[in-house]
Amino acid sequence: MKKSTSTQDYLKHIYELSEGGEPASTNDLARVLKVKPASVTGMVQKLANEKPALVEYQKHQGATLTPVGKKAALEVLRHHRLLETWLVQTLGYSWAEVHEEAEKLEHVISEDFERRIAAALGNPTRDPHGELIPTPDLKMPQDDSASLSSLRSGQSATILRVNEDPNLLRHLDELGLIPGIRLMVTGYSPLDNNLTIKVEKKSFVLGLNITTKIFVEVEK
Amino acid sequence: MKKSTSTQDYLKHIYELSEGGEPASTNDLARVLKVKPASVTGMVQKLANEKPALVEYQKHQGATLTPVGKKAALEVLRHHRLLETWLVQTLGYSWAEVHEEAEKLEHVISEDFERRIAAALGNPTRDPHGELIPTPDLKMPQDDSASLSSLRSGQSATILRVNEDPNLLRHLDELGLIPGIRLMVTGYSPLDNNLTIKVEKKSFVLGLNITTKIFVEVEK
DNA sequence: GTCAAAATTTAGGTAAGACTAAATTATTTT
DNA sequence: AAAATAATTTAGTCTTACCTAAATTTTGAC
Repeated sequence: MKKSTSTQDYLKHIYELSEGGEPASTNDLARVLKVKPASVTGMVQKLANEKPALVEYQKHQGATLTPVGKKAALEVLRHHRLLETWLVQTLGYSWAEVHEEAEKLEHVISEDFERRIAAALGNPTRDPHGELIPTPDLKMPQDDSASLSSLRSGQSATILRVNEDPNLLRHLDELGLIPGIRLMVTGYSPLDNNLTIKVEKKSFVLGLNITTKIFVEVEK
Repeated sequence: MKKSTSTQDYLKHIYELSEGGEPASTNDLARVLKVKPASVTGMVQKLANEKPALVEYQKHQGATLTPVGKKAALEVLRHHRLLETWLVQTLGYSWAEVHEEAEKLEHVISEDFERRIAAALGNPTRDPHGELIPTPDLKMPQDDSASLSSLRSGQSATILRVNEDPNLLRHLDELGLIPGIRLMVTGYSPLDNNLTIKVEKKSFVLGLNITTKIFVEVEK
């Protein structure tokens, strides 16, 4: 059954917040959905009472997705990430600009539209930020990336993904540290966990705050 | 101020229904909006009481747009027609398939998005059906097309636009009678107003039901 | 000009999904 | 373990835009 925009947003954010294993708390949901906590309680209760249930919910314990809810969440996520990829590639949006537009479009496009852009893009597996795109049958692929912070001197890697924080995004864009770029670690300081990395001809020293938010594929 | 999807739909349809000069009647609006007449009355009253008012409304007399309402309607129409053009040109949608998808997208795209697709398409003035696209400053261009039914033997013309009736659309698509195609009138029957037209190597005899719904630019 | 049919409006309801304020439960500090 | 604080839920409203049923107005036929 077709879900409302609001329902889709709740499911998407419950998915993202509970990826770490912990249920999504009422307060966290309220924050990301820009809604008051009392509203979240009401909505989450409603979603738990649908048949089939979309979320698993126990008072004061937060919310997790049922298999049905998870499918619906991955559908929205697939829409979102395909749309971002497509807006960047066909309309010249920058890497940082696409989020808001995709946020609105993700709720209204048809399955046909989804198939068409996926095909037009050559069925990509990651969006411009490097986030994995759920498969057409709505499974989330295994993420085999490692955090840049785990590398040490001498290792080379290719950037797969960066965290979606807008400020960080802009900063990394300026430095040229974007998905697809190859880098080498040339130094490591055990005291502050700073890494020195070399990209093309340039070197940067990056702190843990940044290196934990860049994900790479290490060269064997 | 940003209008709701519902408001945008009302304005768009009031615009279309009142193009002939007559106000849009409650019943006609109910029919095209797929809503009960009582709901139309309520909504139209609401739109007339906004400040600034979007529609002009007198009980039992139907609705027309105020200048403010007309701008809003043309904005939606511009979105719709740009989207149709774009879906056809970039995603391989057929001429007949795009309407429904554009109907949903038109309400959610940003002004930035509108500018980007207009630019990507080379600022087109007509959509795939040949309908005029409102200008960026939201004026409807003058339509200088003539009805095919007004032509007589010997005249040549290029198809600019065909009526948006889905059945007719499919029929004309099969015959190859689409915007951009050049044709010549080779015969006219005063009794039934049938026209014989020749397109490339083929000839067709078309009745008034069809010829009044094809609009052309006549060669001088 | 009257009367029936068609069109329109009024009145009263419903469903989503948000909000505020107040009450309750959990957690942390001492 | 009691008190203070934080998180969550309940209860009651509000808005938007739809609905049905009943009442009214307009129109068209005679």
